[in-house]
Amino acid sequence: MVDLRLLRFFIAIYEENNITAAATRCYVSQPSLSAGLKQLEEELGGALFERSKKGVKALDSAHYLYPLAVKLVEEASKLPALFMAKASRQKLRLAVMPDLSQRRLAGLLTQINQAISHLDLELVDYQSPADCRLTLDSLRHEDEVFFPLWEEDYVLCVPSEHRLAQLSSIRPEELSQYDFIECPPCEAHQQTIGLLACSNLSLNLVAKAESKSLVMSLVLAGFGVSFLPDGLIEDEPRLKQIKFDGPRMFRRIGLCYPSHQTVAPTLATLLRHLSKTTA
Amino acid sequence: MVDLRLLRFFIAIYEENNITAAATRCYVSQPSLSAGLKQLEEELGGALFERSKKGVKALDSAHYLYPLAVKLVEEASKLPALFMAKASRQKLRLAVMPDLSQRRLAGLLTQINQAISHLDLELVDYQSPADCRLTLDSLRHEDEVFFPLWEEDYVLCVPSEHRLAQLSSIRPEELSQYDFIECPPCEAHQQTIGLLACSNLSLNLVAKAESKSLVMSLVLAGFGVSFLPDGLIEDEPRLKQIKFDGPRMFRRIGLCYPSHQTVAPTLATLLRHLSKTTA
DNA sequence: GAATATGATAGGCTTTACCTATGACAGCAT
DNA sequence: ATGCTGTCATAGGTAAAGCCTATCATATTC
Repeated sequence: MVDLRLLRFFIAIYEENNITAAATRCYVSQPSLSAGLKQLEEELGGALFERSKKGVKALDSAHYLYPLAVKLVEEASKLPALFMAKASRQKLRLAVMPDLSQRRLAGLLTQINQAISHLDLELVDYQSPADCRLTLDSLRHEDEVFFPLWEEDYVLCVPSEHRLAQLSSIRPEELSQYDFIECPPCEAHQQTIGLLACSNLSLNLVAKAESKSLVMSLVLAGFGVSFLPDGLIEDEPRLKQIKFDGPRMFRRIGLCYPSHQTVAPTLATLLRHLSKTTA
Repeated sequence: MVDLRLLRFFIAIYEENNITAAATRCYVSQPSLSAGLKQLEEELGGALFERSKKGVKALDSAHYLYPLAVKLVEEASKLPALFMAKASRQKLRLAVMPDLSQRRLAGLLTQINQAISHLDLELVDYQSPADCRLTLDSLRHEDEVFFPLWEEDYVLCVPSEHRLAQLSSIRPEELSQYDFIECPPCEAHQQTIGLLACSNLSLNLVAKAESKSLVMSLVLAGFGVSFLPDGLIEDEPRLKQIKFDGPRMFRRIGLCYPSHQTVAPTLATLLRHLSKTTA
């Protein structure tokens, strides 16, 4: 394995054409450099310089080696700085709940990027430990603070070839006529069911799915209709949104972070920035 | 300055998550590796692993360092091979005379490239020492062999707006009516002058220039007309070539190389290739 | 609770890297 | 000619670096 020390010696000799001068430059004695050069030549299996009594002259092999050596040595000398730059970056680990509006999430990330330059951002699964969670207000833990960011309205989604796709709006009680897909963890669906129950009506529940994207797949597959947050279906031409002629249903999304301990400085900076820009 | 040895230790530890196992992989004892890691951590000014009794766990800093370390170590390990590949390449230094046909020169270089892959080719000035010279047969030295490659016919060049540009051909004796630019080192011009002298005619010499490209500049500038080898004026729309109704004038171009010493193996290979392809 | 596995530490040995002093030799000035 | 100077190579000695074995402290496993 090549030794960076020998390469640095080589570079000095190559540039000075003089072992004595190169030794001065390397802060070592001339015999040390002579020995180092001999060692390098033995490792590479061939002479690199022609020695004479008035200095040394680079051979072809030295001309070949020089650019390679310079490159390697420079990269090695840059390594600590690169490492420090990385290691000293501010870190933020953000847990993101699934099925958020792509567009709004991108907007938030842009703001984060502006708030803290050279940020070492890590987006992790919703369950993983993190400095901060991007989620619904209803999912805030006891010992957390909720910092609101945006709201997503639920809209009724139907396949574009569905009967309902013709209608401009729909009243709650009309929903009972249609097959409906339920999303158990979702508040809007529970609200709707409650709303209809008041009028002694019930939804015709044909399927359930854990996540919004699975619900969307079911709708697209023609199983029925369902409520979905508006951000999710922006770019889906095979779905149509119908205005819902009832109480507003929406979810509130924001950052949850622990209240019982001092907030990480990176997160504090971010929250300050978000307060300013969202105000 | 970072030490590649320590980086290799680090990489092994990072990949094994276990100092003892990494030591085995590096063919050193466990204490050597422990010491090496401590040394690296001191140089970088921070811990890299969290020690425990069931191995070590990489900290963030180690995750940052790892790709940098791998890159550097890999490049270092590749260096000797890269160097050998360069150093063992066949070398050929070719002195090229100026003002040759660009197209034909490119063709020759293509052939050279095919003849010897991984060739370390150096094109040098016509005067510089070289293994081989690309020049005219008339410029061959006493102790050289000439290997012919191609011939370039001289054509009469006139500016496209010149009176002569209308003619399809011209006889030697008609030349005396026009201003003529001379190129002293050029055989064609001497031949022409001699030819006209036989008929008691003489050229009206208005300018001289040492090189073909300077002659071309003078022609373009409207000083007069002149003979130029056909390869030189391929891509010059402001010049017109006139057929010369006299004896053929051309120059023969080829490789000159010493005859008195054994031919360099690289050159021998090249000449063998050229003999086959030009035959 | 013994066996096993891991990393840290201590002490000793070997090699390496470096230094000073000197030698050999070429170029240059006196 | 004869030193003088500048060059690289060599010899010999020293300090430090690198490595090893043995051992310790502690956690995990059976």
